[in-house]
This record gives sequence, C-alpha cells and structure tokens, in this order.
Amino acid sequence: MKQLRNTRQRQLVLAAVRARRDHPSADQIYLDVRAVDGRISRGTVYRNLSILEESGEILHVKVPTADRYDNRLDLHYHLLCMGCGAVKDVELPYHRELDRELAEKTGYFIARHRTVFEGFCPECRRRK
Amino acid sequence: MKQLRNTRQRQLVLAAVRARRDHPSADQIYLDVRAVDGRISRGTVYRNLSILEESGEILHVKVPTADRYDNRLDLHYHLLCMGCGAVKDVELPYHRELDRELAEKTGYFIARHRTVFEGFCPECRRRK
DNA sequence: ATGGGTGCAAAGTGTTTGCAAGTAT
DNA sequence: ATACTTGCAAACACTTTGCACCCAT
Repeated sequence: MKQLRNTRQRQLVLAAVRARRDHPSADQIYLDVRAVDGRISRGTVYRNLSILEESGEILHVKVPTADRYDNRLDLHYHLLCMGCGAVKDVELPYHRELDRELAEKTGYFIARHRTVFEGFCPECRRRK
Repeated sequence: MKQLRNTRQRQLVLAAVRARRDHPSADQIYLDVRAVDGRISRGTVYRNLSILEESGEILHVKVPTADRYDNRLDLHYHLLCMGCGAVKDVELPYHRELDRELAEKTGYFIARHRTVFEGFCPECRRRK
C-alpha cells in the first residue's frame, strides 16, 4: 500500500467537500477549490476525490450524468429529483440485514448496497 | 406525444435485449444487432434503447462505467460484482412501502428507487 | 405526403492518464 | 533522496446530436 501525503491540494479538496451540505459533483468541487487556488487542475481534483474516497474520508453517490460526493461517512440512501437534479440525503435507516441476507443466498461477499430514490421535489411537481 | 413507428431496427434492438439473460450494455446490444444487420449504427441503437425504455418495454440499470439494459419489466434490485463487472438480478422483493414512506416524509412524488448491491462473486473472491 | 427514423460523423460529457517538473516526508 | 503529487493536455469511454436522406404510416 502506498504512503499518502498531505498536500495543500488534497486539503483544499477535502475542505471543499466538507464545506458543502449538498452533494456536489466533481466539477463543482473543482470550481470551489479553483476559487481559492486558481492553479489547481481538474485532474488533481478528480485524483484527490478518488483517493479520499478510497481512504474513507468521503463517500460518493452514483447518480446518472455525474457522480456526486458526500461528506457523510455513514451509509445512507439518496433522493434524486428528476426535475432539477438535486440530490438529498434520505432519513431512512440503512438496511444492513439485506446485505447479509443476499450474501447467504448468493455466496457473494456483499460490501454494501446503494439506493437512490427517484422522484420530483415539491417545487418541480408544481412547475409541471 | 409522438407517434412511434415500428421499424426493422427497433425490432432488432428489442429482440436483442430480450434474447439475453444477462444485463448487456448499449454497446453489447449494438454488437449483437450488428451481427444481424451490418448497417445499423450506434446512434440508432442508443436512440432505440432510450425510446424502448420510455415506452416501458425494457428497463435499464444504472451501474458505474456504463448503463445496462434489462428485459424484465418488474422493479427489482441488482447485484454488481466489483471484480468482474457482472450484473445479476436479485431475488429479494421490491420494497414499495419505502417509496410511500419517503413520499409522505418529504412531500416529493416518488416514482421508484434503484438499489444496487456491491460485492464480489464467489469466483472473484477466490481469485483474490 | 409527411413526419418519425436512419446512418454517419462530429461533438459532448465526465473522467482518466502520460509525462516532466515539483514537493512532502 | 525518494517516490508520491501536480499541472497540463491529450486520450478515453460512453452517449447525444445535426444533417440529409429514407421509409412506415
């Protein structure tokens, strides 16, 4: 395993994810960090997001169009508005027993599951 | 709403999805159809997959790297092997009550949720 | 006939990567 | 000094689109 370094760029990327309560895409993070450090490159932001995720400091949510990042560390579900694209955390418990149940049934090692609810937020409902 | 036509290409794409029991990517479908009709283009396959999904004849599964298509019409969950990338249907019931519960809680209209379990299949476990 | 559909190629998106130079340890 | 990181740009993988021609209805 590789020895990680604590670079200024890495700190900035982590701080940017933590500073947001929504679920920014990699490119939004890039823009936020860019506002502080005008020289950072997209490649560096993508690399650091991926490193921070591997090392367990952030999570990412896979939604269509672009992955989003999340500063929460516990497993939880997400809600995507198909109208405006907003992603929110869902206040429902994570069902760990499903992972166990499926592991028994299939012989797989199950690490986790990801659940994304799809719908329309009140505002987008109105607009239609 | 637009009047859909029943073109030869559309039939071929639908037949190709139905002919597979796994969860092919758009490009795999393209290759399958291409074997029958050497002139069909990628654009046409993508367009038809998207039309068939909108009209409810197929579903698609959103997994990292590339979306997969599914000939099953009922809502169900999926299992992704992070080792070999295979996608399988999961034999667990779809929890419609979660959709209702979240709708009440949030005021959203909830159409559905998508759950993808992530793990390693027995063979990939062994290989590690 | 008419408007949806097709093939082709070009353009998009979002993300990854090779490389030479820079820097944390 | 070592080897992880960076910035840059080019390359990638997947998907969408503009356009002129075609064909199902």
